[in-house]
Amino acid sequence: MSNYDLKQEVTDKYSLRGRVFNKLRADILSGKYKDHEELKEVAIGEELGVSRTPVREAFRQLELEGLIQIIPNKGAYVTGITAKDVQDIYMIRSLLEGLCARWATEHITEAQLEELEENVYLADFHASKGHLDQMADLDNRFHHILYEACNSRQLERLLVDFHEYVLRVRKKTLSNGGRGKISNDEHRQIMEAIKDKDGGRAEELAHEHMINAYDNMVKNGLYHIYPMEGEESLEMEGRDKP
Amino acid sequence: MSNYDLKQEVTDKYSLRGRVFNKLRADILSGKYKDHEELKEVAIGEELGVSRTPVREAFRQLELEGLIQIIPNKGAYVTGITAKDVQDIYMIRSLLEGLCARWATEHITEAQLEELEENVYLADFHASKGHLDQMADLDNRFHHILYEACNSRQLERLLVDFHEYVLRVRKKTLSNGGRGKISNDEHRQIMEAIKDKDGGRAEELAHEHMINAYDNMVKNGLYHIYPMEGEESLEMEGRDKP
DNA sequence: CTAGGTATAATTGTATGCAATCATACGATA
DNA sequence: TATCGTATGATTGCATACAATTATACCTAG
Repeated sequence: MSNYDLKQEVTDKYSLRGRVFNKLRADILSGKYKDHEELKEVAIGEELGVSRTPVREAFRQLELEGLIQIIPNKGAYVTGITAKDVQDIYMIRSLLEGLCARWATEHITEAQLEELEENVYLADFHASKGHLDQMADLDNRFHHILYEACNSRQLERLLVDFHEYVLRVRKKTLSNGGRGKISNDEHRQIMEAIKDKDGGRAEELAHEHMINAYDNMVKNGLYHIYPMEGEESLEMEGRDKP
Repeated sequence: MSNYDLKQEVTDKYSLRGRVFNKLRADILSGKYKDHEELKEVAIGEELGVSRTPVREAFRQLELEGLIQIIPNKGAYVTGITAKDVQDIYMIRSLLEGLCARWATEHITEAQLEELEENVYLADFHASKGHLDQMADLDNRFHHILYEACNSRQLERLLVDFHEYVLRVRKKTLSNGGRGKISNDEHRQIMEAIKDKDGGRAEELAHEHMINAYDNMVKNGLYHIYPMEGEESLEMEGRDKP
C-alpha cells in the first residue's frame, strides 16, 4: 500500500475502539468475514486481545456505516459489500464529486488552487517515471483538496466517507496501463475549469472523471469484493496480547 | 407531530442506548444543546437515568452522524447544524432524489407503482380537506416508496438518513398555503414519468421537486435551526428514573 | 416418533470499578 | 510578577461483573 494516510481515520486510530473499528471494517471489506456471518463480541475481543467494551462501541459504528446489522439481543451480522454496492457508490460519487467541483469553483482559496496546480504538475512527473505509490498519494490528495475547497461540511463528510470506502475495495487502480496519465490529464482539466471559474464545466468534468475511473476499474478487473489476498494486514500493532 | 413513524429508527428504540441516541440527536437538532457545548457522560447518564455505557455507545454513533465531535480522552462536543448545513443537504438531496427516481423507474415493481398512485390519489383528497397530518404522512411515504424502489441499498441508506435529518429541523412544511397541493402535483408528475418509464424526466422532476421544497421552506421561514419551542419532547417514556 | 415445555447454556445489555489521561489550581523559583 | 512544575480533581478509556434475553438440548407426554 502507499504511504499515504488519510489525515483523519474515521475514528481515532490509537484507542482500542478505533483500532477494533478499523480492523473490523477492513476485514469486512476485504472479505475475511463473509456475508451474513455473525460477529460475537467475546470472540472478536479475544482475537484482538481486548474486552467487550471497545468491541461493542466499534459495532455501533459499523452498524451506522451499514457494514453490519445489529439485531437487539441477538447479534451482529455482516452485511458485506457487493459488486452492485461498488457500482452504486461510484454512480452516487460521480454526482457528488461534480457538485463538489462546482462548489469548489466558487469557494476555493488561492492556496488550495496553488496546491491543485502543484499536485497536477507533480503527478505528471511521477506518471512519466512510473512512480505508482506517489501517483496514488497525489490522486487521493487531489480529491481531498476539492473536498475541503467545496466549503461544505456535509458534502465533505460524505465524499471522504465514500473515498475511504472505495480505497478499501480498490486495488491499485492507477497502476495499470495509461490510466495514471489519463487520470491526471482529467485532473488538470478539472483544475483549469476551476481556475477559470467555470463551475459548470468543472462539475461535468469531475462527473465524467469518476465515471471513467469506475469504467476503467471494472474493465480491468481492478477491484475486488472478497479477495482474500494479503492486503495490508492492519494488525493491532503496538499492543501486547496477554 | 404526525402519527407517521419511520419504519426503522436509525438505531433501535427500545434499548437504553437507542433511546439515549434518539434523545440526544433530537436535542442537538432542536437546539437544546448549543454549538460547541460539551456533553459529559455522567451528566447525560444521570439526566436520563442510565449508566455511562449506553451513553458512550450513543456518543459513538452521534459522532459518525457528524452531530458531535469526540476528542479522545477529552470529551464530546456538539457540532450543531447551521442554516448552510440544511441548504447543503437539500442540494445534495436534490441530486440524489433525482438519481433515485431514475433508478426507481427501472426497478419499481407493480405493487410499488400502485402504492404510489394510491398515495397521490389519497393526498389529493386530504389536500382538499386540509388534513395536514395525513399530508405529511403521505409525503414521507411517497419518498420512502421511491427509496425502496430504486433498488440500491447504498442510495436508500443515504436518502433515508437525510430525510430523517431534515424532518427534525423542518416545521410543518406542507401546512402553509398551497404547497401541499403543489407538492402533490409534483408527486403526480414524478409518478407518471416513472409509469411511462421515462427515467430522465423522472430524475429531472424529482430534482426540481426537492429544490422547490427547499425554496418554499426558506421563503416562508418554515424551518428552524435552534427553535427552543416545545417540539415533541421525545421523553424517555416507559422507564422509571430512580 | 413428534410436539411442547422446561432447564441450561450462550450471548447481549447494562452497571460499576479501576486505570489512564487531561484540566486546573496552587506554590516554588527565578 | 511571571513561569514552570507538581498535586489534585475531573473525565474518559477499558475491563469486568451482573442482569436480561435468546438459543439449545433434553425430557416428557401424547
